[in-house]
Amino acid sequence: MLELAILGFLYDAPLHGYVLRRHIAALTGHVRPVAESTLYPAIKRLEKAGLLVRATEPGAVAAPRHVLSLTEEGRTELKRRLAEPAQREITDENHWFALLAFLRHLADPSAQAAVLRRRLAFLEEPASFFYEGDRPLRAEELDDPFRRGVLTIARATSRAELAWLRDTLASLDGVDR
Amino acid sequence: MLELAILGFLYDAPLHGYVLRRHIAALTGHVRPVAESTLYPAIKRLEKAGLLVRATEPGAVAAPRHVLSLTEEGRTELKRRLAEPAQREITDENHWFALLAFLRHLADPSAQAAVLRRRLAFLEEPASFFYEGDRPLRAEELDDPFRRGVLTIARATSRAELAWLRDTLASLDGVDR
DNA sequence: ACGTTATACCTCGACACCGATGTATGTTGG
DNA sequence: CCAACATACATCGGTGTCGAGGTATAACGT
Repeated sequence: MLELAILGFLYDAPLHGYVLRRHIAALTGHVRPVAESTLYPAIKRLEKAGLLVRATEPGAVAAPRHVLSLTEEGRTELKRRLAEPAQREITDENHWFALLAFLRHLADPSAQAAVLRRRLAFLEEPASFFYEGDRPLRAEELDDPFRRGVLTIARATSRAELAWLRDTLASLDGVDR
Repeated sequence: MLELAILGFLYDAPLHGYVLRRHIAALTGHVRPVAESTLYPAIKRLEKAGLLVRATEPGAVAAPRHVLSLTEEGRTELKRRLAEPAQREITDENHWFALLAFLRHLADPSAQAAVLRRRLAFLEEPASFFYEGDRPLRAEELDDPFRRGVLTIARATSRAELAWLRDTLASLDGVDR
């Protein structure tokens, strides 16, 4: 997820680590803050893998900056990760939102639609958080107000997302023809 | 999050690891599966910390079972974790849902309400995923349909959750008087 | 007789992540 | 004049998580 965000932001323009960090904080920081000690090793990993290169520049304000830019492999890898996300990226809302934030970089509308359809399939299979044996329980069947809240909120999210997915898929399919 | 779920399920009744695993899979597995190699060490950690004890029973079907039950410290610790969640548990929906699933174990309505109010405060502060400088962008201002989706879905979730929070807080406060 | 599946638990190595801490520079406020 | 803060990057130890693999028993189908 972090690596995806790094690749995603650098796809638009070269950035140095400090600015990158602020971008990532804006994207996911209110939900799941990213520590510096996570970001810098992640940058090194991607650099070592040949997905990005760094150019040292004298710091505009303070210490020298390492301006990061994607290599051709980095651009390819981002598109690969967007086009073929692991199941976790589809099911976990945090990961999914990060993926959506950069899905436009996957230029092909039918490839974008294929990814959305995977999420659609996930949302359409009947699942709950609470079960009676194998039967998923509905909000109305729960006494616990907190568990009822979980289902109420999840249902509202699911409805909004299904509507958006169907809308967006329709307009993406329209582009093809 | 995993430890909370273990403590939460065991609070109701002693369980052995295999059943516990199925409970956890039902609760969060469709979003974020938990590997066995994560669960068993977690159980050991909690055992070592004196929060649970195990009793070996001949297996009903196959190999012998380790039936786990909470100690008094375990019960206290669960309540502590429910009453004083880290900020991450409040902001990350996955963690928050797991907490809500067991919040009923925190018997005191005003303690429950205090936790809900922390979530309320988080949801009420203006935050977005996308910014222009410091200004949070609204869905309508985005060209990117995928980023617009993120905001649309987040807004629907937020609305549903705010409504539920206010309802539930009202009825919890009613209990007090 | 044998392979498969389900039950039931466990270890190990690899690795991502975090908090604490460190280094260095330039700007701002008292 | 100096502390505080923002910029800018980095390391380190501890720990949680995962995938792969292992052990053992019992039921079921063929």
